[in-house]
Amino acid sequence: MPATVTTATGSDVRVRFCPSPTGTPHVGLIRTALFNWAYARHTGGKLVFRIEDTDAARDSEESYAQLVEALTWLNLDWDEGIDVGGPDAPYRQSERTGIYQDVIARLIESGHLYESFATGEEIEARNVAAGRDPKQGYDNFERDLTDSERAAFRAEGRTPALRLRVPDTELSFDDLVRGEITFPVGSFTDFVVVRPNGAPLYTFVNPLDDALMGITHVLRGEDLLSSTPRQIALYHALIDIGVASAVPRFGHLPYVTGEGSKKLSKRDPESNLFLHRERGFLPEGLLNYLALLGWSLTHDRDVFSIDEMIDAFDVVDVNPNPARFDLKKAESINGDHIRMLPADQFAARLVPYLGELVETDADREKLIAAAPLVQERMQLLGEAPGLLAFLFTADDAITVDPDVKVTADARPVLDAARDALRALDASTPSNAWSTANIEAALRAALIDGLGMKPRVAFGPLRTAISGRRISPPLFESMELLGRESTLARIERLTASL
RNA sequence: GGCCCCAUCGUUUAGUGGCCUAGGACGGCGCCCUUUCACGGCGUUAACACGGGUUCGAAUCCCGUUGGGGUCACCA
Repeated sequence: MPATVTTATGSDVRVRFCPSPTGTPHVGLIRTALFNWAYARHTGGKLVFRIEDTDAARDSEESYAQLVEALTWLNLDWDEGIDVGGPDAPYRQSERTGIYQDVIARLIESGHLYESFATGEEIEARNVAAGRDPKQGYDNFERDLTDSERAAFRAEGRTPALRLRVPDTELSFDDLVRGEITFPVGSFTDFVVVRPNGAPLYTFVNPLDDALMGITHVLRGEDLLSSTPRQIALYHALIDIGVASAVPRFGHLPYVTGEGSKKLSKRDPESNLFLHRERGFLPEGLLNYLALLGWSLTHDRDVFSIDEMIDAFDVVDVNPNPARFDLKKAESINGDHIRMLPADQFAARLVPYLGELVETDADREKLIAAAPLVQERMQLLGEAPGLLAFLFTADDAITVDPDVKVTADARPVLDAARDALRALDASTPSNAWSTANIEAALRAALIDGLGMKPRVAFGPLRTAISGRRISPPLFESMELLGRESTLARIERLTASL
């Protein structure tokens, strides 16, 4: 048996990402996609993207589209599968039923599959009657039903499900992240692979398609660990009938947990990939953080590029313990990636987050000038409107935030500032409207002239031009805004006191 | 409950028998820089779950305990 395990290690590696389209993409699922992708890219192997839509009741086209959109947004590309095609098409299981029926027939003929008529209630009743734990599961009692017994069930109007005959032995495998794992005899029993209506189940099509598509490494969530012996048993049956040639290697990735230590639920907003995108995560920032959940590049650095990850990534280095999704850390990593962006790139990424604020070419030009002012003070692109809106707002539409307190005491400051700035009328080269000149004029008038502390002197001015307590650097902002706007805003605030 | 997995600072991770009086990062706290907020810099806080072994030597290997998690579907 052990001799049939794959030996692929280099460019012959074939991994797959095979989600089922049942809801919006989850960060744990994406982490799984990332690790599979990184492993394929590291080894020079292939990544197959397949969709497991065998549950008509839960699958949706919308989820399918979201899955594709998610991978596309994150730049996780695949070599075979959805949209790109490949030698094992089709890649949606809902389109592969003919293939399955053929294998099912051969498995029945070879005796690996048998008909099972029992209902869940009956199985539980048998366990109770035999003094076993009701939850023990199926006891394989229909393995050797005679033709007449089967006929009798049919006569009752029953149609059978199909079960796989699993070996009565212990079964072990060498998990890529956890090492040797052994399941004792009796810890897994004959399981249903085909519903009475003929529709195959995940437990069947997942390993079957892996076999058909030549998958060598199965990297998936820890929740599937306990179903691995059954899958290996199926593999043995497939090898027996010539459909598969080797059992893949398995690597069970740790859970991504939320608060407490429970698996991050789909209900938890933090699990929603698109919510992170809306808040302004960069693909590279989110991917970097997700990589850190169970893996690390090196001992002294957390921020790295995707290429660095590809160079270094190996599943055997993945840490087996569950990892908590820590939004604070994720945002910090994202902030680092924002700062690493070239200025023009950064400005371009900002545009979708500014919505109606930036529409004209003039707006875009102003944004390119303003972007460097905020690049190092953001962790999420979604913070951009709050920081930059004042630059794209009419002078008479600036409103003062409720958390800002400006009183009549500020009048002398505003008056002095207005006079000092008015003097910058470009009449000589030395009093042009520039950041340096604005700062010099204001310092002379307020700090030296009025003897004020910078902190109290510039506060009201910040409020005047932006309406906020926090803003990009003041003098730079004034330069961008221009002389007329700046003066108009100062006068407008003064008048409102 | 059966079976399986897991166990280093609050979080994440480094560590694969001596380099560990346990390193980094995030968070927290303090200071510096400073036109706000940030960025940056400096410092600080804080962990090998417990008990037995093995060994000259254990965070690292083994066993047990405890604790956490998962799984036991005609879902995926």
